[in-house]
Amino acid sequence: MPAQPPPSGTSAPVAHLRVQRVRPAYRQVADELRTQILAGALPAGTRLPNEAELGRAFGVSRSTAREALRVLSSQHLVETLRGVQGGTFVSEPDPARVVEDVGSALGVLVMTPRLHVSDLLEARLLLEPAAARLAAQRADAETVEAVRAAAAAPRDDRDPSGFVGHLDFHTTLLMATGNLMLTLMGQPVNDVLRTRLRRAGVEAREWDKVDACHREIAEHIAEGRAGDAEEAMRDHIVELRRLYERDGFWA
Amino acid sequence: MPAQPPPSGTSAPVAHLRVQRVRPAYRQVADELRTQILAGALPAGTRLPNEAELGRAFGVSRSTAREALRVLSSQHLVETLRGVQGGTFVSEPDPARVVEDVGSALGVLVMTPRLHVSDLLEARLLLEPAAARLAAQRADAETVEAVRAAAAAPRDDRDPSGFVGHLDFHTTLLMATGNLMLTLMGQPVNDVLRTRLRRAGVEAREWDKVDACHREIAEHIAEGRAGDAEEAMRDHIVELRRLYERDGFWA
DNA sequence: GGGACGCTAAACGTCTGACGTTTTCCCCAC
DNA sequence: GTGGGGAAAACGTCAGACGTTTAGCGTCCC
Repeated sequence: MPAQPPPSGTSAPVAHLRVQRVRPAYRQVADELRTQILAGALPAGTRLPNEAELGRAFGVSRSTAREALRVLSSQHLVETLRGVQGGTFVSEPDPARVVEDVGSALGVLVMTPRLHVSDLLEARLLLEPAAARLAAQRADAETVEAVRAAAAAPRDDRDPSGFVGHLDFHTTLLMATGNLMLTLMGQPVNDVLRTRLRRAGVEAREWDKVDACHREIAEHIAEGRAGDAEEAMRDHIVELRRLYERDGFWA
Repeated sequence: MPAQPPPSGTSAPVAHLRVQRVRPAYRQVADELRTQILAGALPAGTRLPNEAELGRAFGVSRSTAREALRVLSSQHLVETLRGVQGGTFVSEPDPARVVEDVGSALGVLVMTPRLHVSDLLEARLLLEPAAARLAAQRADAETVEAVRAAAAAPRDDRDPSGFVGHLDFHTTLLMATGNLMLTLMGQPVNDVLRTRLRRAGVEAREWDKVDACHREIAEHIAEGRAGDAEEAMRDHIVELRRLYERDGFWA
């Protein structure tokens, strides 16, 4: 929907609709392949025919087949490799990619009046205390260790690369619930919030307080005190919210 | 990552890494445009140069520029219109598209061992009672009416098209919170669950019970009884979960 | 005999140019 | 004034050619 509706204004204020009379061939090919992939007819790892053959199979040119593949690959349904033994392969589902994509989409939406940063904070307030409770109830020794490590990890705005395992505390906690769905819902929110926060300066003293909260929550989880973990997390998020709300962070 | 690692096994059991030495041009173009769009340099509604010019601007051919546009359009960042006055336009952010995409991604993940239907049910159990509480606290007259209508709407497995306003009760309730983020998190989950459920037969008698629950919740919300709404919704979801768990719905 | 080097072939990546198709707009005839 | 038909701008599609990447294999030299 282009934002430049022709200034016709002749008579009817009908909603300015745009219909796609015919779906382009590349879209039809993409849709067909997507359907087959989602239906499980093409399991992950399957190698599709090469582009020329694929085009022939659908009765379109190689360029059109390629455009269809670009669509699928940008949705992470297939991946392409070059070289001999290269080709297009059906992708393994990857939660990390989903989190990325959702985060990106949220980043766009949060710039509109439809979605407010306060909405994200509210959602988080709803999600993370419950996650802390679940983590406390379920975490095994290894998971507890990961949570403790994340809480103890030094906060470093500069790239702390070298530590793949160095994940954000909130991320680690979501994963500690053992329920991937909670990570999928919470992580994109956290990503967006973190991005928005980095843009403003926050005193180091406040970060120390945050870290202290994290360690307290980690201990509650380590000891299996579900109620305490939930409560501490709720307080923590409320505190964080105050931090976000200061200075009129969002319009 | 194709699932067919070459059976080399010569010497080193190093993780089978695949690096992209150079990013293809179409990807670079797409990334550059995406960056500009996300940064707000190209606001929604902006009309991009035509494909030939765009290619010239990036020093690539029209085909390459087209592939970049296919990538962006499949991520709903741009839309393409044909005809004179056609072209490629930066899209308006659309929550419904996000919900669709996330739902699709969830549908894929839920077929893997990483994400279980029970995870979705747990997430829902966490989300929807809270949503019911918020809705009861905030819903205005119009919203209450919408919730009531959704609860009263006749359940019809056959396409009830003709009623655009006929939305699922749970969807309506999520929207009634006034927090779009809750819809974004909850709706894809519900979509996946509904899809999985339709595959099995459930007796009409049970649907009647479900509808009764919906109406009860709607009334709690209409009367602003937040606690009751939350409680009723929790019971309802637990009940639904039992329905899902019957018959070994998932492996 | 073994290992390094380099060639080869399969696929994707990119370019060029042409033509078809859709859709709007405008002008002209009635 | 109104309706219809053509022109024009863009995207959609095709065909063919050549470049680039990469695994595999053969060869040659230690």
